[in-house]
Amino acid sequence: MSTARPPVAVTVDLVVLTVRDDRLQALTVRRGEEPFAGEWALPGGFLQPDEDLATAASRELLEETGLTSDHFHLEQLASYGDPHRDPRMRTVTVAYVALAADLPTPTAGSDAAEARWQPVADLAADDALAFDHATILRDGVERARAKLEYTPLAAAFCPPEFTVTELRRVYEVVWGVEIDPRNFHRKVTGTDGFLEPTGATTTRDGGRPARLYRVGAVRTLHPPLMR
Amino acid sequence: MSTARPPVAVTVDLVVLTVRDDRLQALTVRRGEEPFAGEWALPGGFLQPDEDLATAASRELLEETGLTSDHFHLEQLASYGDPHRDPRMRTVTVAYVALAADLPTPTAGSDAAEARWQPVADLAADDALAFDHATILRDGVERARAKLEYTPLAAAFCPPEFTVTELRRVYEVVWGVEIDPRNFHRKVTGTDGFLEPTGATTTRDGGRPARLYRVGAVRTLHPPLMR
DNA sequence: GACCTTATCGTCATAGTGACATTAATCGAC
DNA sequence: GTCGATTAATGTCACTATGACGATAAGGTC
Repeated sequence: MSTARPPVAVTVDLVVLTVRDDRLQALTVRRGEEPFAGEWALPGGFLQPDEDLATAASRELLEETGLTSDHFHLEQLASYGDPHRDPRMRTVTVAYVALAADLPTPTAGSDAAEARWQPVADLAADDALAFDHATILRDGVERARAKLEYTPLAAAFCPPEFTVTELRRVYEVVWGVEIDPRNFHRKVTGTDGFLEPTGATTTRDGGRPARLYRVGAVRTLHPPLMR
Repeated sequence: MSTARPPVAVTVDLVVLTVRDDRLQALTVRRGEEPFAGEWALPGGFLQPDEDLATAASRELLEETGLTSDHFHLEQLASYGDPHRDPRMRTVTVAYVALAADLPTPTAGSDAAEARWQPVADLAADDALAFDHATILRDGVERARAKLEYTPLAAAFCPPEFTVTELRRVYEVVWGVEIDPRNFHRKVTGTDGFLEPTGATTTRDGGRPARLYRVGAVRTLHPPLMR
């Protein structure tokens, strides 16, 4: 084990995803300072002295969206530490993914910087975001896509009570595929613990009233839904 | 975004796993220094100034095992940054998981510290390892278990050429379950791209000669094997 | 009330899986 | 060389899950 201890700045960056206007969108902020001043970047900031990584992620989330972390599904994504990822200094960033329903206010957080939702499809180019944030975003999107397969996490993109069709739209948008409504309905209502009926119905999507569900207790889907 | 930049030491720790004696085992090293002097810990060390995270992981792996990283499947696991995880100072550690066939020399690396393979079942207690390493090990083992389901990664625990039975033993040991040999055989030989027959056979496991396979090109199994 | 829209349920063929039988090919003992 | 033990490989069958699609239900709108 090496004993040297070179100075490294640790940051926490966020891939905040939501489904808006039938597209998967990510929260971006415009940078005010060099480097990359004026360019779009993922929200994030430095890890504070007495803060756990998850705490820092929650704090940044609050600062950028004005919403506490219980409005989100928040999980660690990965860390990125290329020695030259930040021209100013040696940094290592721990990225988190946050999934949210569309409810959160369009974009305005308590933080001063300009913030905006942008479709992830528009941010695919390597230079679409500052630093290595395009890579981080790609990894975050891939994580979200993968997790929809074997967890009930699609519900994190929905309001607390939602219809089967609304849930299906999440899958279609995040995966970019069309799904047969009848087979999907059979699958999700038949998977034990995925959905709990509330007893209520809604006509907000038009047509015949649809049953409302809350997400159930299971953490993994057996068998998984597949892309 | 906060602009403060408190001093943090970044380390890289390794969960090195192998299947030995029909048990899943992890590489552990005995600590020479405080804190936790004399206790077992995961191998690891400080991130060096001009080193990427993956490079640091490879370097540590080489230092601890004497083997270059192409002997392993190496992937990032997660980062851990509880403010008090190291009593000496503020540290954030980026953990990697390395999977290896049993071939690597039992334990002796080029590094001076005493090193040993230990069954992961014996390291389950929170205080079985220094720092938060028991937690990291648990997460690493869980990662390995999960990846066997939907990737051909079980082959990383096997020599370059292996039999279906040897592969099955990996699944049985890592998952801690018994698997029907005939159904397993059907599944893995029928999954396109999982196994490539070498044309050769072996009798090293006794009985009728078994065909030898190399791992194929696919990176994910569709449909997955399930626990 | 006709009709549009969406929700929910049903049908059928096919693929995948668990449980288990059978046959095949080697080794070692005698 | 034959026999038996051992493990490999293939096969059978029932059941479950899934894809593709039809049919019916229950609200809205005009």
